[in-house]
Amino acid sequence: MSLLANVVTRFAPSPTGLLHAGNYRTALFSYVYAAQNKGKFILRIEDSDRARSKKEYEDNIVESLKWLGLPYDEFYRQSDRLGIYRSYLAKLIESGQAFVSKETPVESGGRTEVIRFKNPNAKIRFADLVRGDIEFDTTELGDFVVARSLDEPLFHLAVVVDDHEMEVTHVIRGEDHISNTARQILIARALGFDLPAYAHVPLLLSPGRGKLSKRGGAPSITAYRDRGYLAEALVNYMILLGWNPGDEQEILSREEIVAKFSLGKIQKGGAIFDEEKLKWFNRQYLRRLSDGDFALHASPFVPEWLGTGSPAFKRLLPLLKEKISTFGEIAEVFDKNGELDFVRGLLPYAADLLLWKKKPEREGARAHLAEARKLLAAVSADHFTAERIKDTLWPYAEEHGKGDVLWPLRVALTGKEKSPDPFTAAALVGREEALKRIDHAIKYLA
RNA sequence: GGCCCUAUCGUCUAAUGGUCAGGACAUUUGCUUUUCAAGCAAGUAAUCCGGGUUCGAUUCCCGGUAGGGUCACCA
Repeated sequence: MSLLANVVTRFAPSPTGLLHAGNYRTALFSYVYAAQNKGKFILRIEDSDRARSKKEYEDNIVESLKWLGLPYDEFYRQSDRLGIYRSYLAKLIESGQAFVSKETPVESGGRTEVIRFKNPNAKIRFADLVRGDIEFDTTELGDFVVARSLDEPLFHLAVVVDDHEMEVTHVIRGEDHISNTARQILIARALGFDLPAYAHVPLLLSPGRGKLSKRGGAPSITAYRDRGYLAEALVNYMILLGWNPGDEQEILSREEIVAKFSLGKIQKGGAIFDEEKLKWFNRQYLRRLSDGDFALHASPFVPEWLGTGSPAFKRLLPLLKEKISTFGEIAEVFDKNGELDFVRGLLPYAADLLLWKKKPEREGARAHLAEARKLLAAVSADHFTAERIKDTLWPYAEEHGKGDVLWPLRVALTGKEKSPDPFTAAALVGREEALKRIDHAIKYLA
C-alpha cells in the first residue's frame, strides 16, 4: 500500500440525535484510511441547524469515538465558525454567484428573504472512489438555498467551506450524500476550491432492508457498550460490513485492519447489520481477555452480593468466560431464575425434578444421592475442587449409570433443570453447602 | 413519480470468461462425561429474470424486475 501524502479525512455528524452503527462505520472507514496513510482524522460537529442540535448529542459522539478507539486529531464545531461562512457567502454574493432572494413566507411569520446559489445548470461528473464515475444534471436543482442569512449558513455551504479550510483530501461518507455531491461541487467551483476525492460507502440496513435509523429502532453505539459489548469486537464486525481483506480471515486486529484496508474493496451494495454475528465476534474477543481484564469488563454487570473481588467470582470466572457472549448476560445468569443464581442460594424446586426423566425412580435417586454424599464428605474442604470431586464420584457414576447418579445430584445442588455439571456446581457452592443441599434432597425424596 | 445507486446461500462475503461457485454467522444432524451452553464433526443452502457478445458468462453489454438512496429555509 503506497502512502498518499497529507491525507485528511473527517467525520462530520450533526448532533441531532444518538448516532448508530451505520454512522460510526463511516467514521471508522475515515479513521482507518487516515491512519493507514499517516494522515489526519478530523471530527467536525455540524450543528448549523441550531434549533435541532443538542450538546448532549455532541457529548455522546465524543464519548462514542473515544470508546471505539477512534481518536481524532482536530475538533471543530460549525457554530463556532459563523464568521468564516459569512465571508465566503459575501464573496459569492459579490461575484454574483449567489443572491439574496425575496420569498413569500410559506407559513405566517416565515422568512421573507434567503440566500440562493445561482445555479449555472451544469452537468457534474465526479469519480467516486467506491462506485466509479457518477454523473448528475444539476438543472433540476434550481437556484437552491445556501443560507437563511449571512449568519445562518446551511449544510451545503458550510460543508464545502469547511472541507476546503480544513484541507480535507478524502470525503468518506454515506451514500445518502451522493446526490448532495453535485450541489457541493457547484459551490466549490464557484468559490474556486480544489475538489476533494469522494468515497460514498453503502448504507447499513436494518433487518427489514431499510436504511438503518433511529426511528427504525437502531441502537446508539453507546447502547452496545452499555450492554456489555467490547469495542474491539464491534470495530472488527463493523469494518467487515461492506469491506473485507480479500482472504478468509475474519478476526482482525486494529493493526491488521489499518494495514489491509482499501477504499477500492468496499462493497457497493448495502449490508444488513446482524446482531447474531456481532455476538459471535464479541465472544471471540471476550475469550481472549485475561482474567483481570475480563473481571474489569464484567464488573458493571456483576451483582453486588457477588462482586468481582470475591473468591466465589474467581471460581465462577472460567465458567462465565465460556458461557456468555456479552457481559450484559452476566446480569441475566445471576438473576432470579438465572442459570447461576444457585451459587447465591438454593431456590425451592419440585421434588420430581430430582428424578432423571429416562429412569424416574425415587428410591434409586435417593440411594445414589446418599452414596454421593458419603463420597463427597470424604473430600476435605481444602481439596473441594471440581476436578477432585469428579475423580471421587466418577467410578461410582460409571458403575451405576451416569444419568442415574449425576442428574439427581446436579438438581440437588442447583435446584435447576439447566446448570453447570454437578462437579462444578458442588465446588462452586462449597463443601458444607453442598452436603447440606444433598441432605435436603434426600429428605425431600423420602 | 424524476434523478442516482445496487443485485452471489436466510445474513456478511470470496472467486473466475472454463471452479465440485469457497469461507464465516445462522440453521439441521451427530459426537463429546447426565441437563443447558460451549466445543468438535458433518449436512442443507446462492450467482434475480430475459436477451445478446463468446467455443464457453455468475463474470462483459443491453433491457426488465426487485431493493435502496435522494428530491427542505435538515444534515
